[in-house]
Amino acid sequence: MSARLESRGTPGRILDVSERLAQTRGFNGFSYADIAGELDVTKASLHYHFATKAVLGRVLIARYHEVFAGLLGQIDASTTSAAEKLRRYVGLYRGVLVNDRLCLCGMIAAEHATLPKPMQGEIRRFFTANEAWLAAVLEQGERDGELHLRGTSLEVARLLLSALQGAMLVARSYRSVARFDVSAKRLLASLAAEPRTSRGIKPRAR
Amino acid sequence: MSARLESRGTPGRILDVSERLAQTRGFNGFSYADIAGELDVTKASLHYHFATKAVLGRVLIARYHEVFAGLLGQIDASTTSAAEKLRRYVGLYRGVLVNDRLCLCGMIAAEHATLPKPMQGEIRRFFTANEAWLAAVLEQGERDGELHLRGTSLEVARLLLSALQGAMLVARSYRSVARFDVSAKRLLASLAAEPRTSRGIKPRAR
DNA sequence: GTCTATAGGTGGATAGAC
DNA sequence: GTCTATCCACCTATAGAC
Repeated sequence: MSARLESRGTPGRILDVSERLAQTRGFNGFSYADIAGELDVTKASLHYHFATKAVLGRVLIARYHEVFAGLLGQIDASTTSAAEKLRRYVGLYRGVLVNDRLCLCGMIAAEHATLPKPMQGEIRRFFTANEAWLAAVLEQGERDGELHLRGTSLEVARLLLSALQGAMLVARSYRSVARFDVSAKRLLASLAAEPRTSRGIKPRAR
Repeated sequence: MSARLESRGTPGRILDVSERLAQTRGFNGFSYADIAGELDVTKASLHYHFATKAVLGRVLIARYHEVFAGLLGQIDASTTSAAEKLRRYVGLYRGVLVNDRLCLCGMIAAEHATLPKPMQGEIRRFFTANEAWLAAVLEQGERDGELHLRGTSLEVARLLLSALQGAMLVARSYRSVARFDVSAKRLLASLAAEPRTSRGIKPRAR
């Protein structure tokens, strides 16, 4: 997430700036004027590419979701251990937080009541997709004897997603990535198959 | 939290309305005009009681913190079991969520970057106070053999606070209190000294 | 595709009468 | 303490020239 290159083309650059502003200030916390100022174009020009802010918001979430899904695919493709997948998943969130951002969808979820209906639906889709991916990883981990779930995979996945979103929210208030790290570590540790290792998940196979 | 009576007096009523609006729409999601409309007074009248919105925000958080601290005091005074204290703490959050609100400070934390500095500090104070209360309860629970922490009490307290904030955030996107309940239940279960799930036997190292 | 110019609305905030 | 009236900055959005 943090390593993604800058987009080329005007629409892509508009989305890049909007995304950063939305993740730091919220969807209602930035304006077309803010984007225009950063890109040295006029507000009218922005309206040519994204007719209304509601449209911009929907495209923003759709692209975010798409990119995120791609990253999860990369994790799946290059990682075998479920515990390691989870660590890399946490790493994605961490990469967002170190840039003083929140997850786009976590941030926008806070503004839920003020959003156009289509955006609300897109956010749920993002959450649901994340929960499904996490649930699959958790099930794999349990099958492999690497993880021990104390509930259904979906329940644990939902707790995991919620807890990470909350950990980012609170940690950012303190400007402390360390706070996030500690909470994330405890979360993963609670899923480890061997309760005696309080330091983290089972060491990865080398 | 959910059972608190309406305040008397104009300043109190202004704060009541502002609090609800801030918890549902965010601090940047409501205006003096919104408050004025609900209370049938003019914007000018609001400015008499709270000169600027920044002042209103600070008083809002201060009052919220005060009331919340009072509720924690009530829990301490009327509950002996640490596990039961935690359940009642979770109940406070639940009571907020069923009214389609988020914790005032969780909500405002999302808007962190757009807030006046004094408000940012007040939010951290609220979080820190919650963490301290939780840590004390957790320590009591471990002493009593009721809870088993897999980390320092402060670390676990921080995870607990973050996870509950996140659980509210996500659950509200789905308008589903059940989602919150499940996550909260799993969280508390992970702290129980003896897991009494249907799986029965304490997990052992393989 | 990008610009200038502007419409029409709402934001927080103030002056001064009552 | 509450009102009317107003200021000015900013918001989203559009019309029309280039």
